[in-house]
Amino acid sequence: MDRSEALAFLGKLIGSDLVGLGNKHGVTIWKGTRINKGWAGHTIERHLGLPLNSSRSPNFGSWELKVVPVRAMPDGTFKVKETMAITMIDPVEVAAKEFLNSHLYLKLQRLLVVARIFESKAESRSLCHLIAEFDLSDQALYHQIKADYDLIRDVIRTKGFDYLKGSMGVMVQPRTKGPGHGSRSRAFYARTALVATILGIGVR
DNA sequence: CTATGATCATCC
DNA sequence: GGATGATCATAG
Repeated sequence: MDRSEALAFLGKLIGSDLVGLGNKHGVTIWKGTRINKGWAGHTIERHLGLPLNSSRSPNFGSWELKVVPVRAMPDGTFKVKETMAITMIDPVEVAAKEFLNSHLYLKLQRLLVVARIFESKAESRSLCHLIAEFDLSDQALYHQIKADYDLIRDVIRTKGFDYLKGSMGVMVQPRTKGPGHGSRSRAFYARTALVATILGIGVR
């Protein structure tokens, strides 16, 4: 299935409840008192017929699936609730590659982002809001993200991986990610401003 | 353990 | 409410 086919397929989910869909596919949302933070992503993947796996994610071969929560505002508009993890930072790879050849750029050209409406952390219900394709075709945005990548790359090369901070970057930030408990791995995250641009919301 | 899927908890 | 660092489930 290519990206446009998936877009059409997932479009049928708009307005429906993803919690119910997740349960139908056997996705674990709550494990006792603790939540499976990836439940929404797992739900969509199962719906598309993918087995769960942790392989380096050209998970659909030619494009990348992401789902992000948005919050419904009283005035009827929507805001992005969270930043979005894009891909792990491999310091060796980042130091060696120009933005054009980076894993980050490759992924940003192949996104299919699903926005779900977050109601509460009980996650008793979550409606599918919209599906958006993204390919980083906007020049100004491309230059800003390249600048962020170059900043991160420069810090890794001149100071070291451990000097990266979540406060760096305008559209894309380097942030800790992993199982926690001392893990020091980091990933590129799309800040909410970038996510909003991808979704075409929050900007007016 | 670290990759994938992400959101939670706490600070301001 | 927004930003940053920490953390959860699952699979290999």
